[in-house]
Amino acid sequence: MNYSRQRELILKIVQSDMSHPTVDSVYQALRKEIPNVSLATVYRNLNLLAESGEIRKIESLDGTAHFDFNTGKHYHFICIHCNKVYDIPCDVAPEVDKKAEELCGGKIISHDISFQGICHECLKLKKN
Amino acid sequence: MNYSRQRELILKIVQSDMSHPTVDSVYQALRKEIPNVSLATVYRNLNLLAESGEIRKIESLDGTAHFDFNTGKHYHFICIHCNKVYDIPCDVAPEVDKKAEELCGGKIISHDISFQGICHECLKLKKN
DNA sequence: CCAAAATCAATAATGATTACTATTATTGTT
DNA sequence: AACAATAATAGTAATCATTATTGATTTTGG
Repeated sequence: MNYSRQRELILKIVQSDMSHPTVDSVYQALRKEIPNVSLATVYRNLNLLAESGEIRKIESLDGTAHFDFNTGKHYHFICIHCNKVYDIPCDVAPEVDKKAEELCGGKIISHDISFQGICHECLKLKKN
Repeated sequence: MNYSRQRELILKIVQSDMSHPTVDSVYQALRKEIPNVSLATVYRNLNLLAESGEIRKIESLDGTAHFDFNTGKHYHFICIHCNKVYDIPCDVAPEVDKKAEELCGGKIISHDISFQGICHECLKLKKN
C-alpha cells in the first residue's frame, strides 16, 4: 500500500469528522482539495483504510456505509428518522467476543452494538 | 394487515428460512408459488412486516438487507468471507438499552449486537 | 352490490457501489 | 538522475439494491 495524497487526505477528512461521514460526504470534502478526484478513489481508499484498521466501517439501516475515525471501543446509536449515527461510550463487558466465539464455532474478530431509536434532535422536532 | 396471499407467503418464507434471507432470496422463493410476483411487492411487504415487528431487519456490511424470523432476543454473527448471517443465542445483560439511553439523550427502541469474523465453514475452506 | 381504500404487477428511475481502462505516481534499485 | 516494476489514479461504464410511479385489480365496510 503505497503513499498517495488522496489516501492521506481521505484519512484526515474522516479523522477530523465526528459525524460518521458517508462515502459521499468524504467525496464532497475531498473535492475542495482535489477538485477532479474520482469517486471510485474515495470508495477504494475508504475500504482499504477500513480493512487495514485505520478507520472503521459502520453498517446502517439506510443502506449506505458510514465511516468512523474512532477505532477505540465504543458503540453506535442510529436514529431511525434522520439516519444520523452517534457514538455511545462503551462500558459493556468486553468478554462478549470470547463468549460468542464459544457459541458459534468460528473466529470472532470484533463486534459492534448498534442501538436504534429516535435521537434527541428528532424528538424535539416531533413535539413542535 | 394480513389479507394478501403475497404477504402471507412472504411471511411464511421468512419464517421457514433459518438463514436470514435477503430480499432477493425471498423473491426467488416466492416466485415458485407466484411466478409473476413483483420484486417491489417483496420489498414493500418485507419492510412492512419488519415495521410491524413480525420479522426483523438486519443490517450487514455487504450493503444488502437481511431478514430474520426470530424476533426473540438473540444476536448475530456475520462472516466477512461468505457474508452469511448466523444467530447467536443472547445472554447479555438486558439493561444496556437503559444505560445507553442515559448516555445519548434520545429514545432507544432496540439494539443488536453484530459480531464479525470468519465462520466455521470458511475456516475449514482456508485450511484446505 | 357499490364505492373507497389497499394492494398488486410491471417497469422506470434513482442511488450506491464496483469494474474497467488508459494514464500517472511511487518505490526501490542502479 | 534514469529505470523498471508496481500501485494508485481519473474517468466512466456497468452492476446491484432499492424506491417511485402508474394504472389495473382486489378487498373491505357499509
